[in-house]
Amino acid sequence: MNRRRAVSASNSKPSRTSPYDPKTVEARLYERWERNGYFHEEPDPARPPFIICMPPPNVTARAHIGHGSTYTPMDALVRYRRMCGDNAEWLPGTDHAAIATEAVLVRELAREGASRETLGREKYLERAWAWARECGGTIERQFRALGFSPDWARSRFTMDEGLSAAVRRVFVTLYRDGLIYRGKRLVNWDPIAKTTISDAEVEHEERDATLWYVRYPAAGPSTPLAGARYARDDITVATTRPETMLGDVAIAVHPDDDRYKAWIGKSVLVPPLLTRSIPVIADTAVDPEFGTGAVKVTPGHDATDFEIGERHGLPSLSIMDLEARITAADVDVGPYAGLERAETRARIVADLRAAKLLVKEEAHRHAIAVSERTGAVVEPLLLEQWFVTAKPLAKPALDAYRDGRVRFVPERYGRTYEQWLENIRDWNISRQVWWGHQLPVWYTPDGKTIVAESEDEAIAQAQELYGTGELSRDPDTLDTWFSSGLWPFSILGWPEKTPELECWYPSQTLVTGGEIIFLWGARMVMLGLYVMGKEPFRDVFVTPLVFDAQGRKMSKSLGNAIDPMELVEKYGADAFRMGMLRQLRVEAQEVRFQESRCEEARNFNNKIWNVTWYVLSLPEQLPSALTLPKTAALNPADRWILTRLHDTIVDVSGLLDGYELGNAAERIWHFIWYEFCDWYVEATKLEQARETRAAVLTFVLNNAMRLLHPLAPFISEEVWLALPHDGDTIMTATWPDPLEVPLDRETAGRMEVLRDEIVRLRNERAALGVAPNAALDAKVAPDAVSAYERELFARLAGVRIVPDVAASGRVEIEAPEDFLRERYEKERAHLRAEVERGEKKLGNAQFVAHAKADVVEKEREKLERYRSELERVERAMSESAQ
RNA sequence: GGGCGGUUAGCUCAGUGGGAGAGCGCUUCCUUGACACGGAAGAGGCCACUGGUUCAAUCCCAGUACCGCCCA
Repeated sequence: MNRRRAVSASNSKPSRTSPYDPKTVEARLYERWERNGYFHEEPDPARPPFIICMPPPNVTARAHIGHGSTYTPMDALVRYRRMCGDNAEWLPGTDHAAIATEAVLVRELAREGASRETLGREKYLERAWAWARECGGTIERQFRALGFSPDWARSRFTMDEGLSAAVRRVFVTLYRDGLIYRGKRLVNWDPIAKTTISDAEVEHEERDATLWYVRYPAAGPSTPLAGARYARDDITVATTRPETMLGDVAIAVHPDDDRYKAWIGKSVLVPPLLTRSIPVIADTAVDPEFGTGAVKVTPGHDATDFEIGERHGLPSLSIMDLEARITAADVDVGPYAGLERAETRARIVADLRAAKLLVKEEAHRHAIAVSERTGAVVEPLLLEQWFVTAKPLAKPALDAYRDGRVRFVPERYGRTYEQWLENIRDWNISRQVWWGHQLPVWYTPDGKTIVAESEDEAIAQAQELYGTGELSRDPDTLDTWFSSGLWPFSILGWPEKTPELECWYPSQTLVTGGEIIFLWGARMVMLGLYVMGKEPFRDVFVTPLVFDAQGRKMSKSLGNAIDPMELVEKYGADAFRMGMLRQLRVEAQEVRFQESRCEEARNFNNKIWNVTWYVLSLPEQLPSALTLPKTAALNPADRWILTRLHDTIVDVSGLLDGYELGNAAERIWHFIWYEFCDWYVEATKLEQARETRAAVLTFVLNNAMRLLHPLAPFISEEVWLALPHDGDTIMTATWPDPLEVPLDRETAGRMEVLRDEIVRLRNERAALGVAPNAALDAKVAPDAVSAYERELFARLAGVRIVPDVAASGRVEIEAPEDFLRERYEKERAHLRAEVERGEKKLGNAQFVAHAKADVVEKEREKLERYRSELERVERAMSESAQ
C-alpha cells in the first residue's frame, strides 16, 4: 500500500484540557470513521485476507463483560491487520437466540394474560420480529461506543431471508445425504422453556441431594400382587429419583457381584404400587460401589438406563408428560397421575415409609443436569425428534485438527475439542419454540414426510410421490446453533456464488470464549467442511472467562457483575479496552477482572495527552514532515529512544501475531510511559537537545500512536491527527516498520549505564536529605564525562560535574566522610559477595566443562567487572581514610 | 469417575535451565515551566511442598496438598 500523500499538519490542535476527556473525543472520531467508510472493505484478492466473523450476539442482548473480553481482542486484531495492509474485514451480525428470546416473549404475554397459542403462530412471530428489531440496535450502539470497527454495512441477522435460505438448503442436503433423521429417542427436556435442548446445552451442577434406599420385594407365586403384605425376601436399591420408580423396568446388578448372583433372573415388584413385576438383570454398567450395588433401571427417564434397556431388550416407559407431570400413558401410575414431579417424589417417599419399604435415606452430593439457558432441571424424556447424525461430520472435523489445518490458541483447547468430537452423539436439532427457523418438513395426511426448501417444492414433491397436495408443516424450529453453525459462509451470501464468498471464505481467526467451543466452534468446522469442503478458519483463539476480583463468577444475583458500558462512561472506551486487554494472558483460563486497571489506563491516556501537549507547545516549529534529522546530528538520548522504539516495534508486532494482547499492551505502555515520558522527554529539556528534539519527539510519538492504535483507537487517532502525520486517519496508516528506525546499540547501551548512574546519584541525594533544588558537586576526571553527559547529570540528577585531574572516572558526589564510608562499606560488601559468587562458579571445573561457552564467557566478564569495581571502591576507601 | 489448568511481593499477574519482574497498594520526599489521573527514592519474595534429572532447577520430570475449569 503506497499512500504517500501530502503530509497534513494539524488544522485542529487539541485544546488544552487536562485531564484528558474521552467524552469530547470518542463519539466525534467514531462518527467520522463510520461516515468515511473506514470500516468497509471490498474483496481484494491482491492483498492477504484477514477475516474475522463476529460471533453474533443475541439480538436482545446488552453488552456484558464477556463481550469486552472477546470482542476487544477481535477489534484489536482487525485494526492491526488493517494497518498492515491486509484485506481486513470484521463481519458483524446478530443471532435470533430462539430460546432466550422466546422466554422473554412468553413471559410478557403471560403478564398480559395471553399465550403464544391464544395469539396464534403468525401474530406471535410478528410480535417477535418487532421485539427483535427494537432490541437489535442496542448492542450495535454499545459496540460502537466501545470503538469496535466491524463493517456495519455488512451486518447480518440469522433470520434474514438469505441466511434462512442457507439454513433450508443445508437441512435439505443433509437430509438427502441421510445425515438428518427423525426418531424417538431419549432427549433433554427443559420444562421451563418447554422445548428439548441438545446435550451441549446441558450443564451439570453439583447439588446436595438425598439417596433413598428402597426395598423391592421378591415377586413369587405366593406373593400377593397388591396390598400391604409382601414377601420377606427383598432386594434394596439406592436411588436419587424415587418419582421415576413408576417407570422402572428392571433391577440391575453387576454380573460379578457375589451378593446378588442368586437374584439374577428372578423378579421383584415395583414399589410403592407393587402391581408390576420386573426382572433382575446383570449389566457391567452397574457400579457395585454405589449404594447397595443394585440399581433400578428406568429407560424412559435416564440416559444410562436407556442404554442398559436397549442392551437387554427392555421396554421404555414414559411416566411424565411435557409439563413434567406424571402420566399414565404407558403404564399404570395409580394415584400419582397428574402430580408434578417434585410433589410426586414427596408423596412416593411418604408412601414408601408408610409401607415400610424405605430402608433409610442419606445425604448425597451429586451432579444434576440443568438447562444452560433457563436453569431448569432437565428431564430426560422419550420424544419423537429430529437429529443430525454426528459421527460422519465429526470425522473430517477431527482430521482438520489432527492435520493442523485448524489450530487452537492456547493449544490445550485442541485436546478438549478432540475429545468432544471423539465422543460425540447425534445432535438433537428440533426445538418446540416458535421463534426460529421452522423445519422445512411437511407431512401428508397419512404421515409421509416431505423435506424441501420451500412449500411450493414440497407440494410438487408430494403430488408426484403421493398424489396429494394437502400438507401440514412440522411446527418445530431448528436449534439456534444450527444456523450459527453456517455463519462463516451464510453471511457471505452462500448459496449464491458471491465475490465475498470467493475471497473471504475461509476466515483466518475465530475468537471465542471457551464455553462455546462445542456449541459453536466445533459445529462450524463440521458444517463448514460438509458444505464448503474447507474448514471455516485456521486459528481458534480462545479467550479467558471473566470473574470478579475474588475469582467468583459474575452474576446478577451476586451483584458483582460489571457493566462495561458503565466503565466506558467512567473512564472512556480506550481505558476500558486497555484495562481489559492488559489483563488478558494467552494461557490463562480466567481473568480476575479489576476495575483499577481501567483507572490506571485512564491515567495512562492522560499521560499521553499531556506529553502531546508538551510537544505541541515547544517553542520551536514542529517539522512539517515526518522525517528524522541526519543520523550524525542525533544526540545520545535521541539514539537511545530510537533504538528502544525499534525494539518496541519488533516486540509488539510479534506479540500481536501470537495473540499476546496483554503482553503487547504492557510492552507499549512501558515504552510510552517509562521510557519515552520519564526519560526521553526529560532529556529533551537539555540545552543540547534543542536541535533535534522536535523532529524526534514527533517521530517517536507518531510511531507509538500507531503501535497503540489497535488497543486504544481513539486517543491514538486524536494524538496522531494533532501531530505531523501522513494520511487521513491512523486507521489506515501503515504499521510501524522497524527498518525505518535508525539503530545505535552502542550509544543506547551507554545511555542505559548513565541511567543507572543517575538513579544511583538520586538515591544518594535522597539518603543525604539534600533539598531537591540544591545542586551537589562531584569531581570527575576531565575526559571521563562528555559535555552532553555533564548536562544530563546536572538536569536529571541535580549533580554539577567539576573536572578534576585527581578524580576517578566515576561520578562521586561530595558528601560528609561518614556518609561516604557507610556507602562504600555497603557497596564493598555487595561487590565482595558478587566476586565470591563468580569465583566459586568459575572455579567449578564441571561448570566450565559443561556449561555453554557464552554462559561461561558472560560469567567471566561479570567477574572482571565486579573485581575492578571492588578495587575502585577499596581504593576510594583507603584514600578517604587518609 | 475421566481430561486439563493454576499455586511467584499485601492484591492482580508476567517471566526465564545460569544474578527474582510489572502494575496497583505501602513508606519517605517533591505545588521542578507536559502531567498530583504527576515526579523521585525505597521497603517487601525458602518462586506451594517432597523427591528426581543436571555442573546448575522458580523453570524440566515424578509425586503430594490446595484452588479452579471442562466432560461424563
